[in-house]
Amino acid sequence: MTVKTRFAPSPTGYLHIGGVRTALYSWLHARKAGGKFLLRIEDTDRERSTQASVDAILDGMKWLALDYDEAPVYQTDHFDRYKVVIQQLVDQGDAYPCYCSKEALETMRDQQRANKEKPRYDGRCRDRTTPKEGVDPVIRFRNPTEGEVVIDDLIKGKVVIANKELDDLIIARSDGTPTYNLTVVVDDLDKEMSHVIRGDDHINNTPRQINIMHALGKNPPQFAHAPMILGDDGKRLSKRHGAVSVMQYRDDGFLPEALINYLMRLGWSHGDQEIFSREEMIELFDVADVNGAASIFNSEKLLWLNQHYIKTLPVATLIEQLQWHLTHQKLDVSKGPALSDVIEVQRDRAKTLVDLVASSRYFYEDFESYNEKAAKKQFKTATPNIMQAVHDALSSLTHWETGEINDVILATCEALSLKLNKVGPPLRVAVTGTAMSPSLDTTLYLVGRERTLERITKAIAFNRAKYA
RNA sequence: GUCCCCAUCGUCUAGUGGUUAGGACACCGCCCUUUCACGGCGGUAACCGGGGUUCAAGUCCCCGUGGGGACGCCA
Repeated sequence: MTVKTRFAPSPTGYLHIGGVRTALYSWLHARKAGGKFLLRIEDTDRERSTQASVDAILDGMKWLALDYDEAPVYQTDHFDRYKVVIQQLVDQGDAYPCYCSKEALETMRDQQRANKEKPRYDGRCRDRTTPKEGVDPVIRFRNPTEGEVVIDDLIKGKVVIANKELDDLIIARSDGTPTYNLTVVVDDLDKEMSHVIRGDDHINNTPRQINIMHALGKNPPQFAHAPMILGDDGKRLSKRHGAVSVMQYRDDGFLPEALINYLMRLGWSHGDQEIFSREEMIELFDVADVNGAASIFNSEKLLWLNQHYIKTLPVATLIEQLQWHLTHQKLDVSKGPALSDVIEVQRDRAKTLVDLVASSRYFYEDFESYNEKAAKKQFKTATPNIMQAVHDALSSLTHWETGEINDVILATCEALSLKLNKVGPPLRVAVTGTAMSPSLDTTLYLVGRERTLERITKAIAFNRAKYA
């Protein structure tokens, strides 16, 4: 049997971290087996589905490089097909019309709750033979009342649910449109899915879906229910609670490599290994190794992974990922040092791409003011004279390169009988506006001769004015 | 409330009957160092509780407890 998996989000909001993880697991499972991975948009709730959400899902998948093998499937394109299946179930006697009003159902559930029972449909229209005038009925699936459903879940193991715990779920609304449990079954069957990998918030739906599949004379696929991701407070991460769009991670300066690595490793492991390339992921992943327990999302570790990838990914990849940030943080890198050179010297001190851009700005732009703390600490009464000496020495340089810059700074220290720690720090503030940068020689080299000298001159003026 | 799932350091996890219970993030200390980082070395820190089974239990079973999920004409 060829392996076929799908990711089936509903377009009622952005794509968030939990969705991405099940998408990743499905993708990995298919890729490992050389099978197919499909994207299906579950847009049967026309009230809440939006095109913006569809776009957000597509964008997210693209950014994370989770590619699918066929054009995305939209369930709204399958309404005719669902109608046929619903009719078939009715004709077989496996489904029936129910005329109960929403209000009647609500009071029924309230009563059950009051009796400390599980709220569920009591089957009052099961054996009804006459329609109720003027009421458009919903269609309910006639769930078996006896026996049990066994799910051989790849992650959870054997899960047994008694049919008497299940009620007759609605498969078609009163307006005739199909509901989730019906559409999932039809599409998974029609597309011949071999494995359904989804969040375990769906595990209660699974026995119902299996029963529908059996009523249709089909064998269910293999299921794998991945546990939820929890927030820092141990509560389920949801759109309402702490979960943000994956694109927010892009905006915050995370690399897709880091996010994917983090998500795969959250609830899954391969011994002590923390870092996985895509190839390794595909090679080593086995859905059966996914942990059955929910796990808490830890952004510190994500940050660490992000830093790791900033440090180790090819510069070309970083440049590619940096484009969006350069545009959005409005940093023009066309005039100044080569971006690749800046990345090389800055990558060890950035946790995110946002940091990287922000802390590299002085290579390309002059700054209006000095970092207050840095200026206060490093600019003293003696600064103008020291800076003047440095300026004179640097301006006499014939070759603007790190070795010579370094020599000149050291020589100036000697000439002034000062230690480097009296000269270096103020010079750094003068040239970068901040207290942190790569080594001085490298920094000055990349900032460039002209800009360096200009900035030193400015710092002299600034300090003269300050101490006048 | 009912049903389902789960339970090792603060967090992510390794562990598949006999381990000084390992790794990673975070935290702390030391080293490196022209700042900030990177890096190196070291440290604090865990088997939810109670019963069984067994010569032996973090590992198997049961019961608690705790956490999560589900209980829609949402998906």
